[in-house]
Formats: sequence, structure tokens, C-alpha cells
Amino acid sequence: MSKKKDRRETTPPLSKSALRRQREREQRLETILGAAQTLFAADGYHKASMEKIADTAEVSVGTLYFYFKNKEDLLVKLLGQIGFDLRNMLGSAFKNADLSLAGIREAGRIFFEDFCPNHPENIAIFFRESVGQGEVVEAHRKKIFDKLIDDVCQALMRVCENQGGRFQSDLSAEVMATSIMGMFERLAYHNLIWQDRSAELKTIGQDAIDFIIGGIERLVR
Amino acid sequence: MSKKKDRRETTPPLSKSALRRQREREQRLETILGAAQTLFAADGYHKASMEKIADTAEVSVGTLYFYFKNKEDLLVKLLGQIGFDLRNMLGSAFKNADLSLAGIREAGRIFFEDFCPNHPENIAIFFRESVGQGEVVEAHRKKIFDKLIDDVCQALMRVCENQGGRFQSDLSAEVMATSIMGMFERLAYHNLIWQDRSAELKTIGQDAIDFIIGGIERLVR
Amino acid sequence: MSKKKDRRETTPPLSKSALRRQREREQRLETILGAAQTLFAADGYHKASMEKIADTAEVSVGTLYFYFKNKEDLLVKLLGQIGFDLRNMLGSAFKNADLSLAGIREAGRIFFEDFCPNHPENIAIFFRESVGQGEVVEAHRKKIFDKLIDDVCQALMRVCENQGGRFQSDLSAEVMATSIMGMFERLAYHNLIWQDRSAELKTIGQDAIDFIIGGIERLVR
Amino acid sequence: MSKKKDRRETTPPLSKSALRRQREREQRLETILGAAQTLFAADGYHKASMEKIADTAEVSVGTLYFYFKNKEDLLVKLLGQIGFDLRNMLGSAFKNADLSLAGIREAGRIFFEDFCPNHPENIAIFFRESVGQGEVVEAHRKKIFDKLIDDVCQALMRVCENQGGRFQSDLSAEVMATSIMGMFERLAYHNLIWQDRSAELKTIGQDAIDFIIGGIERLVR
DNA sequence: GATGAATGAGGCTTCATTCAT
DNA sequence: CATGAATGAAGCCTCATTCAT
Repeated sequence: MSKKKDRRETTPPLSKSALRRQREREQRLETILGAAQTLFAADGYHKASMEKIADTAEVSVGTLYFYFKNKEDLLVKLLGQIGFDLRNMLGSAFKNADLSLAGIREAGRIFFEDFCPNHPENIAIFFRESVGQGEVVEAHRKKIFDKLIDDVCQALMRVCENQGGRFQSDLSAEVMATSIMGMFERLAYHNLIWQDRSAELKTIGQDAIDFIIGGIERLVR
Repeated sequence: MSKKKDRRETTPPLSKSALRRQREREQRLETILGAAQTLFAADGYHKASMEKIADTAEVSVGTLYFYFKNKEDLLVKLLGQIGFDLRNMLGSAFKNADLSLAGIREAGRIFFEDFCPNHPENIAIFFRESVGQGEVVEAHRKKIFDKLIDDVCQALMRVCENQGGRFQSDLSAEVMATSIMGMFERLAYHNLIWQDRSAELKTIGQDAIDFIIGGIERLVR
Repeated sequence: MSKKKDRRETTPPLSKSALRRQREREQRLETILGAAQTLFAADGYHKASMEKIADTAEVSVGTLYFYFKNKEDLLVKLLGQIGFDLRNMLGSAFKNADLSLAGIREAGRIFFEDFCPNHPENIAIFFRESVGQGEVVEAHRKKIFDKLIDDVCQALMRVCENQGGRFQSDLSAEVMATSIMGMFERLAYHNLIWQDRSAELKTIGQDAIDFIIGGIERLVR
Repeated sequence: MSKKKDRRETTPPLSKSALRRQREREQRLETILGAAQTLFAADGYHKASMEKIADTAEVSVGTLYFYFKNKEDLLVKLLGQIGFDLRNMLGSAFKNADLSLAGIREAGRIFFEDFCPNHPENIAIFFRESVGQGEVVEAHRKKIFDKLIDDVCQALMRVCENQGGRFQSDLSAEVMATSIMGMFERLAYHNLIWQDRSAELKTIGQDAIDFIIGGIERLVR
């Protein structure tokens, strides 16, 4: 084994200054992502120029390219963060989806009452700004969607199993999961981006969830 | 009264050449819109340059600007056409939505079995390329969505009335209508754009419709 | 001599319809020039597109090119008209310039009290819009200026001769004439285009004329 | 107080490299303005394309837009420079205008014998290329003219006061100042742009000045 | 690591002019 | 003669990206 490998395998003993640098690096990365998030949501992906992002983040344009390969990369990273947050929030809720469907109800509540009002920019970026921005971005969007849909899918299958039922068709679970994502997406888009109905979001969410539950019961016999 | 005046008052009898010009004009307009439709769907709104559109339509760039104010206008007009087609197809189906919900089922069938496989470019343009393209385009998207949602909404309210039921909340009808649009959108996006599952579209549509019907029954008591 | 030539040399016996056509032709020409005049003065030579001019004149673009070789020609013709009007107005006044300098005074009065308030568009076109528009236009501007300056020059020389004086230098007459044109130009520009002081134009003109007369007396000894 | 704060409060001591960069920046700015000046004067404002200017200045088009907002800005900056130079040259001369009118004579000499032969491009730009180029440019032209006229105006008022005389009318001073500017303008235009009579410029200037002095004496009684 | 000046390809748009009807 | 649709060259400008300091 070479020394190099050894170094890599054990945690590198970071000096104080190295630690500080590491911390600063991460802070700066966050700052930049934050600036991009704000500007993408406010001005749109295309109108938000790299220079403006740099200005907002109070760094130089060059620094942007030190931390991110290119503008697309910035969007992809942002997308990754949003996807991570979403799964994080919804994940545990879906995991608890059992016979009672309480997990599904909880997931809906979290999305409409927690995520939407607190992260409208993320809704804007995920459902508006990252749409139709070339193959790379689209691939990432798809990946995130697929994961979320898969989460829902598994919850649904667990529910189905627990209830001892069967899906109408082989695709039913996937169709339902995809449908649920589509519902969430458009309801958020209409009531948060096209008009600000944050106040009604609770009712909207509850209606949506009941709609979903009714749908599920129909397709699981 | 002079003859001249008489003539003016009745609809002007278009001369043969005038008629032909009128026809040619409309044909050319269609040609351009067709070229734009193809390229927007294939290359994306931004990558499809005006020059390329002109080339594809076999006209000069100047002609593009003779028929359309600018690139955005091209997209907006395209959007208008798609919106018109959608309402046209779904309209009569929704009108027949009554107690049996057969109208809703039919509308779903039309969307998934007729519209989607025959107009995938329209799906791509309406749900991908026209998203996040500035305020003007967004306003038109919203208008189209609002109309479609309103169509669904009214169908739902008729169903509700016929069944002598009541919606869970004041927003229920709108929430359901919006949800249905979201479902259609994402199911089409996943199974037509992200992967080509045209073959399974029939099953997918049926599952989706059953999901919807279950949902409706749940929210209408 | 060929028949053709004969025809040309005698006045062609115009039929009634030919006469009417001739009249219509001239009217149309005037209409177009009028539209151009208005638009050039209001929007500027470059911003006034041929299409807009055609619209304003209520003719087609093609017709514009039937009556005028190109856009430049339109400006040149307009310029010619303005030059003709100017010489017409000032000509007789200058012709009367004798010992008493009354002719010069009258010419100033005509310019500031008649021409300026009644033809501000012509001031705008001659002193603003036709400046720096390529060699052809510039050549015409020069020709008009030269003629006007020559008119003044000759008046000055007559005055000088009548008074039995001599010019300070060989160039004096020309310098004075050119100076007078420059004065008229800038005074009109400042008090008509840059601000509307039509009310004070009379006083301004009188002061200007006195300034000129003082100057002349100085250079003619 | 921390050292840092102290440092900030005094003028920041520019490092050598920073100084060099500053110098380079200014040099490049000058280069670009020089190229624009040459091309505007030679080809005309419109025919001088941004690309050609960039080529002449040996920079890229992007660099042009780094230093100037747009083409109009380039012209405006050029105009500003010309205006500054003009006032600089004429300013002190006019300041010395007193009873003897020697200051006025000197100002004329400077304009015709120094400025005109040495900066014909500036004459072309100020009196030809910047005319009728939209509201923004026109506003700057007016501002420069107003300042120059004001300079002359104040000189005239000082002369008047020193001589214990009175102007013929309230507007006399302004009219004379405007007239003088108009004279200078057109004499330069005719004898430098429309034909090259640089050799006679001395005589022309002297005649012009005598004309002016005669005029002044007439209006100040 | 950070900076920011420099690049230049590429896009959209305008508009004078032509020509078939 | 008149029309007006069609042309296409040419211009201005943006902006993601690079690289010497």
C-alpha cells in the first residue's frame, strides 16, 4: 500500500487552518447556492446572469467557476439540494404509511403546510425554472422525480399489502404515485406561484389528501 | 344610394385572387407554426433559433417577423392553438359528465389514447418548453390552465349536483380539477417524454381515471 | 428628326383623363412628402420607416418607390423643397438690401417671424434630420447652404458698393454671409427645437439683426 | 479603534499592480474612444459599426460593452470629452473679456487657429455626427451648448458692465452668445468639413471676430 | 484560491428594397 | 400604376466562460 492510499483511508488530520478553510469553503458554497436560488426564483434561470449571481453572493465571477463547473452545474446542484430536502421531509412520513393511510396524510400535510409556505423559491425552481433546460438538467429532474415517485410507490405497496388487497393493474401503484406527484406539483404551482393562496393551503392540502385516499381505495381492492 | 355604397355594406365579395392570397397566407402561417412546433419540441425553445425555424419553414427570417411579432409571439400563438385543441377534444366529453361519471372517463380516454400519442410535440411544448419563459408566456399558460380547470370544475359540480351530494370544502371542486390537470400533465410527461410508453398509455389512463373517480366519490358525500 | 422627338417638343395634348392623372400624381407626391416631412421631424429620419411613411400617406410601400428612388431621395426632395421655400421667402428681401440695410432687416424678420413659427418641421429637417446622413444628402445640404449664403453675399456686396466702402478682407463678405446663416440656424434650433420660445422669437430676431448690422458696419469701412 | 478601521479611513494605498491596472484601464478606454472618434468622423455614426470600432481599437466587441453601456453611450462620452476640451480652451479666454474685448478676440483665435485645425474630427462629431441621434444624445448636445453659451453670455455681461452700457433687450446677451456659437459652428463646418480651407482659417477667424465685436458694440449702448 | 477584465460566438430583430400579381 | 408580402443583409447586444495576475 502506498502512503497516499493510507492517507485517504484514515481521516486526514486537519490542521486548524485547514479546518477553517474547509468551513469557509462550505460557507461560501452555501452563499453562492443561496444567491442562485434567490435569483433563479425571482428573475428566472436565463435572466439571472452569472455576474448578477456573483454580485449577490458577494464573490467574483471567477469564484463561481471555482466552485461550480458552469451555470448548468449550479442549477443541478440546487436541484439536488431541493430533491434531498423533499425526500428528507416526506421520507419518514411515507415510511409510516400503513393500513390507516395516516402516513400518506401526514406527507401531504408536511408538503402543503410546511414545505410550500417555507420554501416557495424551491417550488419555483423545481417546478418552473429547471423545466426544459437541456438534457443534463432534465435528467436530474427525472432522477429526483423517480426517487420521490418510488418513495410513494413503496408506501402504496405497503398499504396494499397490509390491507391484503390487490392493485387493479401492474402499473396502478406507479400511476398513482406519479399522479400524486403531479397533483402536488400543480396545486403548489397554482396556489403559490400563480397566485398567493398560502392561507388556504391547509384546506387545499386536506382536500387533496382525501382525494388521494379515495383514489387509492378505489384502485386497491 | 350609389352602387358603391351598397357594395360596401354587404360583405365584400372577395375576388378569386384575393381568396387565393388569403388561403396562401393561412397556409404559410401554418407552415411556420408547424416548423416552430417541431423545432421547439425537438431542440427546445431556446436552442431553436429564428433562423433555423425560418429554414425549416422554407421562408426568410423577415417573413417570420411579418407573421409574428417576435419569437415569444410564436410560442404564444402555438400555445393558443394547443389550448384550443385541448379544450376542443375534452370539452364535449366533460359536458357529458353526469351521475355516472362516464363523461369524466371518456375525457381521460381521449387525452391518453387520442391526444397524447398523436400530439407528443404538443405535450412537450405545453408542459416543458413553455414553462418559465417569461411573464407573457406564463400568463398565457395560466389562462389556458385556468380554462381547462374551469371546464373540469363545472363538470364536477354538475356531477355533484346530480348525485345530490356536497363537496367537503368550498375549494374541493377546484382542488380536484387542478389535481386532475396535474395528474394528466405528469403522467403524460413521464410516459411520453421521459420514456416512450405509448403502448401502456391505455392502461395508465384507465388507472388514472379510476383513481380520479375514487377521489371524487370521496370528496362528494 | 424622329417622330418621337417631335412629340416631346410640342406640348402633348393631354386628354381629360391624362390631366386628371397628372393632377392625382402631383397630389399623391405632395401627400407622401407631407407624411415624410411630419414623420422625419417628429420621429427622426432613421426611426421613420418607409412603412410608417406609407401608412401615414395612406399609400402602399411600393407606391413610395414609384415616386421616389429610395428613402434618401425622399429626404433630398424634401430638402429641395425647403431650400426653395427659404430662398423664395428671403430672396426678394435680400434683393432690396441697399444702403439703408432695410432689406437685411426685413429678411431677418421674415425668417424669425414668418418662417420659423409656421414651419418648425422644416427647421427640424433642415438643421437636424438631414445632418450627417451620408454624402448625397450632405451634398444637397451644402448646395442649399451655398445658394443661401451666396444670396446674402451678394446683398452684402451691394450694400458695400452703395456705401462706397471696402471689406476688411477678401473673405469678409463670405464670412459674414456664412456667419449670418449660422446665427439664424442656431437661434432657430435653440428657441424652436430645444425649447419653444416662439413668443420671444420677434425680440430674438430683432436683436440678431441689430447684431448683424453692427457687425457689417464694422467690416465695411 | 482597530488598525483596519484606520486604514480604511485614509485613502487606500494602491498597490503597484493595482496602479498599473488602473492605468491600463484608462489607456484602453482612451484607445476605444479614439477609435470611435476616428470612425465616427470618417464613416459617420451609423456606418461605423460596433464591430468595426472594436477592430480598430484592437479589442473584442465584448470589451466595448464592458467599458460603455451601448453605442449611444460611446457617442455621449465622446461628446462629453469634446465639450470639456472646448470649454477648457475657450474658458480662460472668455474670463479675460473686459472693456477692451481682447478676451473675446483671443477666444476666437483659439477656436479657429488652434482647435479647428488640430481637431477636425471633433468638429465633425460635435457639429455633424451627433446631430439628430435620439433624445439622449440631443440632451447632451444641448447641455454642452448651454454651457458654452453661458460662458460667452457671462463674458458679454462683464464687458457690458465694464463699459457701463446696457443691452438692447433682456435677451440680447443670450442672443449674442447663441449667435456667436452658431457663427463658429457654421464657419468651421463650411471651411473644415465641406471644404478644407485650413489655410484661410486665420483670416476667417479675424473677420468673424471683428463682425462679432461690431455686433456687440451695436447691442451694448 | 480569488479576481474581474476580456473574449467572441450567437441570438434576435429591423428595415430598405424588390417584384409578382 | 398600385399593392404588400417576401427578402436577407446587417446591426446591436448578451452572457457564459476563460485566464493572467
